[in-house]
Amino acid sequence: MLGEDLTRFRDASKVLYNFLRAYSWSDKVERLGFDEVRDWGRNEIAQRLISFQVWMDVTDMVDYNLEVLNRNDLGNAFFQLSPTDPTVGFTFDASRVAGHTWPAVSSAEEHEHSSPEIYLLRQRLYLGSHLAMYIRHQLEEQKGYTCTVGISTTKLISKLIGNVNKPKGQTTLMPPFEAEEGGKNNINDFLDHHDIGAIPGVGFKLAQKLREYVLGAPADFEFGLVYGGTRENVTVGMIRGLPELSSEMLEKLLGGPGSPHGIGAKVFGLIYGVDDTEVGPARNVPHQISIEDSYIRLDTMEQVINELQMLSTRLIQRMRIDLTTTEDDEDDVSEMKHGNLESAPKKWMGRPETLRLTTRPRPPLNADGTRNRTFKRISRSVPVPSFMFSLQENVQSLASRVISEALLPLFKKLHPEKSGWNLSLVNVAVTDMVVTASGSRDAAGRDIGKMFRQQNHVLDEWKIKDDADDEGDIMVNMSNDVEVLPNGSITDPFSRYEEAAMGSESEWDEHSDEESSEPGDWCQSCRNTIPNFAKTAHERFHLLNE
DNA sequence: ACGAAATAG
DNA sequence: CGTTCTATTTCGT
Repeated sequence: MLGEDLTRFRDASKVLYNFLRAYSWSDKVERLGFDEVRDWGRNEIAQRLISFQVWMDVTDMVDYNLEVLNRNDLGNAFFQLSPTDPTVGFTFDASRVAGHTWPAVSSAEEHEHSSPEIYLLRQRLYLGSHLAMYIRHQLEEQKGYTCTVGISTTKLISKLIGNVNKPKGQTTLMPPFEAEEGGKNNINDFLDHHDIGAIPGVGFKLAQKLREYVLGAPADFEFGLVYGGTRENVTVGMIRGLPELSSEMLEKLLGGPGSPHGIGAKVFGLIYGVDDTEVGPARNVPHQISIEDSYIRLDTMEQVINELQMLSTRLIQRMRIDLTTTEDDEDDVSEMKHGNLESAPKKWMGRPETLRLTTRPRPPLNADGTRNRTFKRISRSVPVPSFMFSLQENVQSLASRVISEALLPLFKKLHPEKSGWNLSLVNVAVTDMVVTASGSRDAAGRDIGKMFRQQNHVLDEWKIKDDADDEGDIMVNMSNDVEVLPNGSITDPFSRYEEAAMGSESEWDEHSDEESSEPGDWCQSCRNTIPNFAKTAHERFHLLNE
């Protein structure tokens, strides 16, 4: 019912997203879902939280740095953040992990009985953990936000492992990942105690089917409340323990209408921690924009037109904010903050091709007076009228035009009767986004990463091959909670927490930026000044490229 | 192409 | 607290 202004949240998430993108070499930086907004009562003040989750595939950075790592002096390693400038980066201790591990073991005991493969994997995870630690440190220093991070080799595990130490913690799942003859498998051990519904990709429906199968009884909730959490616990371990478990068996159980094909194999993989999905490429335009509102009662044409006016006004405003950019400067967040909306010329970065109207009719009363709970939505769509892209005409009149020319005809298709319906929800959306030339350009204004990303074509040649490496990726999943107070200020909700015991993270005081200004020699090859701490890495850098 | 459904946060 | 709003992907037709 409330048309809350979420612009500030979107701005904050955009700033954070671009900050992270600036570090990536591959631009594989994927936002998970969208910003979560929830109301939060605390200290008699209504506060709002946005949660913002991102995956980053840092495989290329880790592998490059593994190549240039000086194995004779792991304790004083230098992590290169730029593939072209060996002086950009930070020092770290490559003989140990940064932050927490799972399981939590002492590094001495952990290093015993290691195969070369496990040693190498551990080393790569170490690098990933130090990169995560560095980026988190920079994020807090430069933007004032803290975050929680999970480091692993797949999206699945990096997401789940990040939950282990929060807030303000980071966790790395350590090998061994593959049981060799009675050996342990930390991925399985970690997943086993999770509720099946906690596995990303196993939503409400799939989880219920699996619970019903394991319990041998109809899907059972502890109490009448059909809201998440209060159901019987069926764990991943219980499912993996089923003797008859197989892809085929799961396909039979879970397949059918509404389920993707191959769901059995997919869930079978997830149960064993197998997930080969890629971190998607960073985007600067969304695939879709939609605005919706829910209603206790909406049953007259007059009300509908009123609501459509509000929804389409907001939709057009969102299109202008999220799908346009100024000619020269892409940093439109700060543009908008300074109210330069009208002054600077804007260009469309993306053009949606489809306009869609969705409603959720309230089901009629049953004979006994009860009402079925249904959340079924129905929708109709048309091509987006071209006038919606006008940047001169005012939003209100554009909205009126969209209603009379497109939305009302769609509404009539959905609800041919003049009355008799009662809607609990109305949604207006634009989809089928086509990214235009300006939208595909690299974003992120004057961030350091801009320089790195311009070198992507060079990076391809340099990319270290992971020969026959099936578990090659290093993924980082980062989640961040930002709180916006009623006065509009944006703070970190956990910053008021007393120094939450994060022992390993306090080490950051040791190697701060002063070191990077310490005097060094000239490199004979490129005549640049190279700080002493970066010399070894720098030599490897030249070696690798000649 | 279109509409529905599942998932996520 | 109670469960809204936004977004993506995939499937059947």
